[in-house]
Amino acid sequence: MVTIYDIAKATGYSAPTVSKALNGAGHLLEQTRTAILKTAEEMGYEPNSAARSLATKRTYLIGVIYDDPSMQRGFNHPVFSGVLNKFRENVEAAGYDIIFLSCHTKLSYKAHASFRAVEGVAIINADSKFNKEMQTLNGIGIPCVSTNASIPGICTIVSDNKKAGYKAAEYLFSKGHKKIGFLSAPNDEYLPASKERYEGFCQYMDEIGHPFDQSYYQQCESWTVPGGQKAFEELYKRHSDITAIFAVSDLIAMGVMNYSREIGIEIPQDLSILGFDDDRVSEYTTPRLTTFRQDSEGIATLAADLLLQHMVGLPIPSKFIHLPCEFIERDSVISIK
Amino acid sequence: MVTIYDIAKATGYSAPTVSKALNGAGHLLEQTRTAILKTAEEMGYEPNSAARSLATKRTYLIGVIYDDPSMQRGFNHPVFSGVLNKFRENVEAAGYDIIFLSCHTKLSYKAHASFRAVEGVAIINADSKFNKEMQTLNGIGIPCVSTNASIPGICTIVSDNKKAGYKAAEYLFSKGHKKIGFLSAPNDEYLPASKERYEGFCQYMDEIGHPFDQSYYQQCESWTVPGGQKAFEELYKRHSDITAIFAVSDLIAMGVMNYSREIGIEIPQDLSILGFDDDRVSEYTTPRLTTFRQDSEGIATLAADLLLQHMVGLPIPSKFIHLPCEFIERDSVISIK
DNA sequence: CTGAAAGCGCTTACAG
DNA sequence: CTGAAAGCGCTTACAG
Repeated sequence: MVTIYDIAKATGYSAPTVSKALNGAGHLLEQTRTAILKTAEEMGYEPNSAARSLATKRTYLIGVIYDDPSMQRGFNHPVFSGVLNKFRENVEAAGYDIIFLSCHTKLSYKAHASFRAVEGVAIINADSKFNKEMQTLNGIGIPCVSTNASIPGICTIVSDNKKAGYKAAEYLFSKGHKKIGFLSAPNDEYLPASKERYEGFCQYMDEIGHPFDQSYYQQCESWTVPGGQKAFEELYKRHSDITAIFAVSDLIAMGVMNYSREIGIEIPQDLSILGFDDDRVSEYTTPRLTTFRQDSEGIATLAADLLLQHMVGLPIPSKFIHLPCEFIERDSVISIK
Repeated sequence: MVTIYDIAKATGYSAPTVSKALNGAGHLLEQTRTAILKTAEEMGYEPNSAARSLATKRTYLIGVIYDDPSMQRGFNHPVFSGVLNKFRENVEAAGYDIIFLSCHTKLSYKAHASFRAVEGVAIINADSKFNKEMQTLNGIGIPCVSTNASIPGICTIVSDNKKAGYKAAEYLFSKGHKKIGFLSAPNDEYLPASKERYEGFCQYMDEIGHPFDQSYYQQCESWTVPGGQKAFEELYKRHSDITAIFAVSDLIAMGVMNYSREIGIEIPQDLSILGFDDDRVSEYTTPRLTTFRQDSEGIATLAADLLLQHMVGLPIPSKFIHLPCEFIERDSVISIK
């Protein structure tokens, strides 16, 4: 390993001067700078981040919480994998690296964050099992943003789920549907997406004087295809007269499609389905799924920008920021007017 | 921030003694150790990894290359997202954190690896655009493994694609198919999966004296649904008498299903389809897709074990290690005998 | 414009 | 069993 002292010796300058040349800091003679840079290059010098961090108290590290519990599929998540991807791209462009914060028996998120001295943390996909852990993240003086879990005091950038839920109901009604089933995900105090979609949905129905009948609500055990399949089976037992379903995720919607096929319900002729997420294959199901696309890139970019901003001391909101979903009209909902 | 000197002052011991107590090293009186630990706890001491790294020359960091080019979906990859997930789990259990190595204009993989002083690197999902970069990883004296790109001298843990390809042909023939289309992915010298599947496929056909007719081969532009759709369209123009398709990925297979539906080919009645990967939704397509499941957890675990082993100086193979794929028989292939 | 000195927080021999 | 000294590689005031 070659250090700045080696370069100092080789060029005849002192270590601080080499440091300045390398960092483009201070005022050096142009010839001094170029001579040092040239020698550094020749000797294959690479800075040592640990030494630099120790001296500057900067690590250029951002801690990311990504534990994907609901699908138990890790990074293979229809929405948050995209958020993570774009988030990484953004912070790397600003010179940061991400490091995953984990939460084992011997380490808390907080301890991990402080051990690695991350300069900021982003909750990209949280396991609500670790909620207590996450609470501790707030108030430790380290800038934080979230793209899913809602932690008091932390800026959370999410889709405008309520508005999308409202739009879902509006759309289904505009197509003549009145007996609409709502398939929600497991309720979670800290992961409000599903609940917010439900609230928007109900709001529209209230507004048009046709309040949602609770018996048309069914909660899935998980955000998965089998979760949707099973829930729809339950719901269908109660209401075989349903003409449309709003599912809070495309995977759940696919579960509905499967059960429908199994028992001979034709989609969309007998039953319309509206999903959420625009999964990687939703464009290719039969029928092609009408759904809402979450702006995962927009969420990620805003989260990165805000975090970076907060990290240089600028204030950011401590509440929610809602980004619009894009409605993607395809073939799984028909008009029955 | 509280340092070991603060603890030293508080307890009356010296910094080295505090260090030893904290690290459980050397011989200390039990009462000394407990007193120090207690004070550290009370004062909320957290070690500083930069300082420790500088002193010990250990970072407990593993560099991961994950750039997912083929799908342009980042972490949302049917196979490698799972590998990444399990890999992370394994190395974290061993006390390491992962950090993504990137390759911008101003930074090479190698420079990034050495800047962060990673103790090992894992190529989980490589962009062959950066092949030249990756070549430089070998021979820099840092242990390395790969779970997809094949770099000379680096241990690569992958599915036994050739055997699976062989099995695919064998299975299709056993069901009476003779006119079989092969849908490959883009060829890539460093990403041999698709080619290996093809080789195994051809080998079986050679062995039974029915060599594969090249005109039944069609290459997709990408590992995606539209890639498969378009390629099948081409192939079908040449051979409308095909009775079965082997697609090198489930997404490609779904492309075939789509185009089939579009032009009225019924699956599996008119056309059988065999896929690869067991995508998250393949169990739920109509018909349910018969496919090969790659053992992404096994690959990840072995890659982590080997890398960790290599990092403590133990030798590991410098060639390929092949893990078997699991054949998942579902409903998309029928017997036409 | 350049350098001597000190320090970042921790650990490693080496004494005692 | 405990501690004084030195060092890891870099940077930051401060002189000159």
